[in-house]
Amino acid sequence: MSHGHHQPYDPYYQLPPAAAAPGGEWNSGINTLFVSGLPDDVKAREIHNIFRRRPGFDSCQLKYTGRGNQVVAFATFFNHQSAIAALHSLNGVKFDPQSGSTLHIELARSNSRRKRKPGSGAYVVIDKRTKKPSDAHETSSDDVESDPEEDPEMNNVDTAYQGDSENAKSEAASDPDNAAVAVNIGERTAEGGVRPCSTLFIANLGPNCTEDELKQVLSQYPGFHVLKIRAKGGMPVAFADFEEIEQATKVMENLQETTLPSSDRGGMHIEYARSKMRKP
DNA sequence: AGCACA
Repeated sequence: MSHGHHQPYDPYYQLPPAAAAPGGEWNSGINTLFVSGLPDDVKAREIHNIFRRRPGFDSCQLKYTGRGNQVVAFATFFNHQSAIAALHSLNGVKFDPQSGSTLHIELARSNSRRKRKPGSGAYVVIDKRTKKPSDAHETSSDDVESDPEEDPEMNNVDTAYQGDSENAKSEAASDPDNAAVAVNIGERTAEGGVRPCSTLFIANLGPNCTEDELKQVLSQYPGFHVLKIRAKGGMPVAFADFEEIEQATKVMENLQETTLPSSDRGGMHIEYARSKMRKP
């Protein structure tokens, strides 16, 4: 921390975007996602199946808010960047082709207070609805948390509804634009190696990506040091080294799944490298 | 999914 982010002698250096980063989530240790846009007959198991394959996934919970039949969910990850990656790849995904309902995912306002009980279920149902005799069986699919601390998200639900009532109210039935979204729920956005490292591994670059192009992008971020591109089996991969793990983490968050001009495929897949780049 | 350089 003695050197801050002083500009090195880098011909590609442009400007420090620390306060004006694209997507600017400079804010968080939030590792929980808030999910709305769910059909009212969604099951906790379905939520779990959406998130369970995401790297860094911890647990999720389905919540009947008590506002009409609206149901929301929270998905908790082991770290912020995993949550971000899952958010980017699942937000806007069509959840039910029949009804046209589309997932709306945002960072939760606060982390889920529920601590993962190892061995206990990976998902949970919280029912705040006033019981009706007709649909009393919905919440019994698995483990129901009886912990009185289970419910910090009610804040989140309330604020989400206040701040974005149109979003949270009933987009499943009322938004005609939902029909345009057609993304495969089974896709994945890897962060893979979960252990933090100040070197990043960057894949899914596309065959025409050049070292210069990628360096232009990376050198906008504080702490960027060295980039190396290496072709393996025709597909280039890159290693980008930063001064600090935190700086690498922010770059991963900001550039995850973003698509370079040279790309002929999806966005970049960025993970922590398995080992730090050797000293220059 | 695909992780090298010493």
